[in-house]
Amino acid sequence: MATGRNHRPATRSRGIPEATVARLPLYLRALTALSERSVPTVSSEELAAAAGVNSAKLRKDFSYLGSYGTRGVGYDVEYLVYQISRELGLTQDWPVAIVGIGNLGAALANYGGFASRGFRVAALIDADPAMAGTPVAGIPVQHADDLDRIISENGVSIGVITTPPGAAQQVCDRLVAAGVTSILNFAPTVLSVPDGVDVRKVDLSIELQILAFHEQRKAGEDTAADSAPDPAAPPVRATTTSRKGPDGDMPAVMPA
Amino acid sequence: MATGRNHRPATRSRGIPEATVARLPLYLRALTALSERSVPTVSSEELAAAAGVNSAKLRKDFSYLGSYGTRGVGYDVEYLVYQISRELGLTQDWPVAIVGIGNLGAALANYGGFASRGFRVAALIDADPAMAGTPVAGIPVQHADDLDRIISENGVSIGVITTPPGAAQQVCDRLVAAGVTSILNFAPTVLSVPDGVDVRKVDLSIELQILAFHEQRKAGEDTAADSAPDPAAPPVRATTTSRKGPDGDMPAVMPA
DNA sequence: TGTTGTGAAGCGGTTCACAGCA
DNA sequence: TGCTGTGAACCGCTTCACAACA
Repeated sequence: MATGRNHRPATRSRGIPEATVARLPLYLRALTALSERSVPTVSSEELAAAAGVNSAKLRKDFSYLGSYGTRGVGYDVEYLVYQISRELGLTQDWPVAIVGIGNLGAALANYGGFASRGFRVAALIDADPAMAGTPVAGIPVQHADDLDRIISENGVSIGVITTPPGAAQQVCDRLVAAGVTSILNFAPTVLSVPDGVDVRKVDLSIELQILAFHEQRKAGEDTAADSAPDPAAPPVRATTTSRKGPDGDMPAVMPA
Repeated sequence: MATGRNHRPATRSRGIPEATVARLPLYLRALTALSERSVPTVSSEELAAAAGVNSAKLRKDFSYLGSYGTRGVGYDVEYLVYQISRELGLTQDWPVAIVGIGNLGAALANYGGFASRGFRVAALIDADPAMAGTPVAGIPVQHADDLDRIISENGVSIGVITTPPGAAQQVCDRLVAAGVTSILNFAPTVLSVPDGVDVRKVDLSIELQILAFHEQRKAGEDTAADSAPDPAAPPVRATTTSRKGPDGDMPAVMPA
């Protein structure tokens, strides 16, 4: 999901569990940092600490890739960087198109970490004719009318959607029609796509709401064990029936 | 979350599974849309379709909150909007501070969906003195020196980190010291925090790498069953030992 | 009749604990 | 001796299938 996942069922891809795939980039980042410090080998314990996971999980993850460690010693950093990069498909270049060049789209276009590892911003696309030609992050914005051609000519297979929610599904459909088979969606919209197309979503609002849930619980622990009914007036249900809430419940008709 | 989660162990919070909590915002969004269209009731099937999940999962999720439906009829939209909002803690106001007002920080500050539901950008903080006072999205940027005071005065308990990776841990420490107990981290860094502090991370780079993994697999299916060794020269391992890769393996010493 | 609510089965992932090996 | 690799136990989530009931 970032985050939650609008994604294929969690079957294994060539024997590698989805959860493991999601952690490989984490390991890769930690290993890259070690590599830059010219550290030759690393133990599962050390690497796990750097990646923020526990060592048993890391070893299990690596075991799906093959036996790349040396017992009694650890893992060869450079070798592992290469193996994970290869497994993730980062030894090749991935041209990416960003559709919707508002604040967020522009921020992503300018994001440095983007290009650093296998990805390259090949095109910026927006529906506003006034933006056409204007360079953002050194890349000229092209008009959405040419979306199909732009995708084809650049061999784009990964699209990033940063449009307003109302436009997201339509943009998605056009991207898919043009040949895009992986989509990273920043719009707060549930996208429907044909089989064979992967969608991952990043949603700031959802992340905040999850944090708010836990935050509320923390606050509740300080006071009484059960939270008092909320002061805000709740809507009254259409039918007046007894309701069974776990706790902090309220009567069907709320007194003002 | 988005993606992968640097998070507390997946124990249940007041009986509500973490996976369910992560979906509640999705249901809430779909319900809000129905509410705006003045739809009075909705079945689990319909709502599930709108939220992009299956109906059995939705019913199970709702069962953790209580018995809020009516058999043979469905769920009262307004009532459910309120119950989920309350469960997520959105009936109260959450002041949020954004630290690091670069492209991304500014984009988030301008993001409309932010304020719409319970959250309010209470402060923008940056380490660059030149930015101090400059308004972004109508909110003046304040200097990081005053971070502690700003957090306290505004009662901020949720912090958003959009700094460069090198500054993220330090900013995190200062936020936590000032009383922040929930952090949304956009920096590609593993944050370490004391118990009781929640961290969620959003990482564009990780999401893209996961997509690339699957994209590579799709491409591989078209050609031969096993992927040919990558043309790029792999690093040679320090020790020359037989390696056991699942397939597409390469000899310890790669011929040019 | 139509839809919810939920035991129970199934499944994927995590953790444990130790055998295997440099 | 020390660290990896992994079977097995465990755990939480998903899915199934149907009883409960407005």
